[in-house]
Amino acid sequence: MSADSAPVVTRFAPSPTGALHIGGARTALFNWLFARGRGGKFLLRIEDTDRNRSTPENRQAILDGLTWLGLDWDGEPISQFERASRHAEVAREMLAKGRAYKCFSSQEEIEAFREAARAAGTSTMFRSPWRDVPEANLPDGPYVIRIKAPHEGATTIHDMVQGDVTIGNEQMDDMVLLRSDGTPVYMLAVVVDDHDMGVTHVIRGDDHLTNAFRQKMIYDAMDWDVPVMAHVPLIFGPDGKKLSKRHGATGAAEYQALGYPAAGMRNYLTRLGWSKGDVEYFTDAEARALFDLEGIGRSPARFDTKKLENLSGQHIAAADDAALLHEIEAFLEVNGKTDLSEAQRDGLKRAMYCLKERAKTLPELIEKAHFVLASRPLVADDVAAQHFDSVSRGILSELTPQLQTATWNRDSLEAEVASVAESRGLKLGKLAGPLRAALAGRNVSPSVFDMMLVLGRDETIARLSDAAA
RNA sequence: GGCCCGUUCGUCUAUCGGUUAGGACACCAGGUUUUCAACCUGGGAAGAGGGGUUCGACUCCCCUACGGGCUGCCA
Repeated sequence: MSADSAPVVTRFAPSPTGALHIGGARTALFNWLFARGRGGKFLLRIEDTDRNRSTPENRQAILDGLTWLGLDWDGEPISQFERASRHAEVAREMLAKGRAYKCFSSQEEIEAFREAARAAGTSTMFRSPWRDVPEANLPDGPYVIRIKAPHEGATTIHDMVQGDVTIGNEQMDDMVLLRSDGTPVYMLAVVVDDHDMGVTHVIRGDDHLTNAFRQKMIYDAMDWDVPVMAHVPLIFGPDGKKLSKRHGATGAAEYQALGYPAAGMRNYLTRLGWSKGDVEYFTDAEARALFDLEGIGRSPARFDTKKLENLSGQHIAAADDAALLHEIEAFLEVNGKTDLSEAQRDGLKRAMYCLKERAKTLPELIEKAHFVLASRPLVADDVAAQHFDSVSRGILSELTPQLQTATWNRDSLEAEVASVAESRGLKLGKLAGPLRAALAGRNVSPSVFDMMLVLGRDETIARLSDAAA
């Protein structure tokens, strides 16, 4: 951060009309990364002015989603609805400055105009007849406050992602700022809030790109500085269509429930639509240091579960054991699974070293941890049970006394097992099957030697005896 | 309809007028192996189409096609 630049302030401004969407999560992530990488602030504003669709449950779901992703915000979330009077105040101020006017056209009149225009194939943009009527000639009755948009010349937005975007001002309409019931519209609320919150960088979905022109009119009318804009393309489903329910999970929290680690999700989402050369894998600290607006792509990216899995696997492998254990417990909890016992938690801790390097997701890791989660007598699943025949039982019982006296480290164990295999003219692979089945009751597990080391001598021998019986 | 944005391997992307168009994921083949995962080696795979500008275009301009957004007293 250069010394002379003002501190960065970004914000995420979701409407609480549903859970935290994957696209929203990435928008939030970009804002968070940008602010946190520059010692700035990341603020949260809940755009809850649509009273019919906004619910406290959704608000909480969004907060929970952000929390899961590790995106911490500064201060309390701001409710846009609660700031309505401030928004109205600004509309009045614009009126006083002559940058806005009272419009007495009724909604019926306007709708009739639009219908006629549609039928005639002409522009449906409504031009209010009240724009230049002197105050003295204004009637009594309900009115809306409209902005006095420039109708000549052109307006340019300097967007960090889209570049300079210009439209002719004949496209600008005198949008409503304050409804006839005195409530503010979204376009006004956003600008006033961003200004009052001191937002320096607006990073949001590119569905707002054309709104930026309307919003700029308000900044200009109020003589406020326009923040730096960055409109980032939306995320699409694997088929290139807008991400929707039929693509499967669309909510951030659903990915937690599916067992993706938050770090993997962050890495994947950061890299989706943003790049820095060939860097693919990075820690949070690296991401904060690397992230910039220049690296954001201009075209929509498709969501690819395979790559998410790959990155998730890398982050699981690199995770701190204790942190990973917490994440596993949170995963179990959101899936309504029962808590881990003290013994299970302890087993997981001891086995973590060999579990985390072979799982791409948390459920995969848990499946491989079965040998340490389950307790005797183990019930082998169908596939594993196929390893138990008279021959393999014989081998297992032959192995037991050897293990009784073996030094309990990897090399010795390997040697013991290898010698038993050799005495029978078998390859290690032949022996590993039944051994794994006896120790884990599953076909999928860590290496048999790792399991023996984690389980310890007594438990190992007990499980082999169980299986040999 | 009008205005605006976008288009490089299957996917995410590098390239910022001169490269055999690079990397990652995925895929295929082979190897290693104790299951799963991982790992090693190799392979196929791209500039939407058409015009310009230029000594030279993936890079700049125009048109078309396709995709997306906005066009509300929704957010």
